[in-house]
Amino acid sequence: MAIPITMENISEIGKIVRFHRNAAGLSRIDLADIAGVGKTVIYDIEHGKRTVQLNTLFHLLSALNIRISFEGPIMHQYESQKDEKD
Amino acid sequence: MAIPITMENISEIGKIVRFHRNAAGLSRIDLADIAGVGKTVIYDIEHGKRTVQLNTLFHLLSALNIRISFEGPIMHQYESQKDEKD
DNA sequence: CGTTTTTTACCGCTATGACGGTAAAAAACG
DNA sequence: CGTTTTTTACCGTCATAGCGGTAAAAAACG
Repeated sequence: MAIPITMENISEIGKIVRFHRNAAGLSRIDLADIAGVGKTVIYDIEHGKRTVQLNTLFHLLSALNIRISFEGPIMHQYESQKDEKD
Repeated sequence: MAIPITMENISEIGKIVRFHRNAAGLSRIDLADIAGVGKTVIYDIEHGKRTVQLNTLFHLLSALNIRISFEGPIMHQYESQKDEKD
């Protein structure tokens, strides 16, 4: 089960965070402490903020055991190019 | 082909952006104009900046035809809960 | 290879994201 | 239900992300 996030539904991230936080039985302060971020930014994200910083979001998602991946038509070219040595 | 991004390899995003930009034959200014962001933030991202804002990154990824998705052990619970009406 | 054109690297400035503090609201008791 | 405890909502402040301008470097010519 992977949920695609597009430009239009960025605010879905907030719903995902809230759901996972509640499922884990955590208050915003709990999660903030675990993730090492401020409580305010969790409030902001859960309310659909689009301007969160990437590292902040990653701290949260990591604490909630959510993983991110990038996909695209030429991503395999990137991958194979990475392995090239010399 | 999906590339997982974790906290430790956030800077991989910069490499992905640069590869896609070059593959499209775009300068930073070209891409900046297309994506509707400043050229500086592209430079920053390609140099591994971890504090980019989410909407800025999404503008770039969208212009480069890269998609993002979230995964996790209880994501299906979230999905089915979303469909519940009444 | 000197000149022109394009691209990249880096600067200072300004708008704003992340923060802790606190009031308001909601939940959990006896 | 009145009281205590927990959670959420919303401020004011400060550090900094994103911006355009420009110098430095690289590429593309004749």
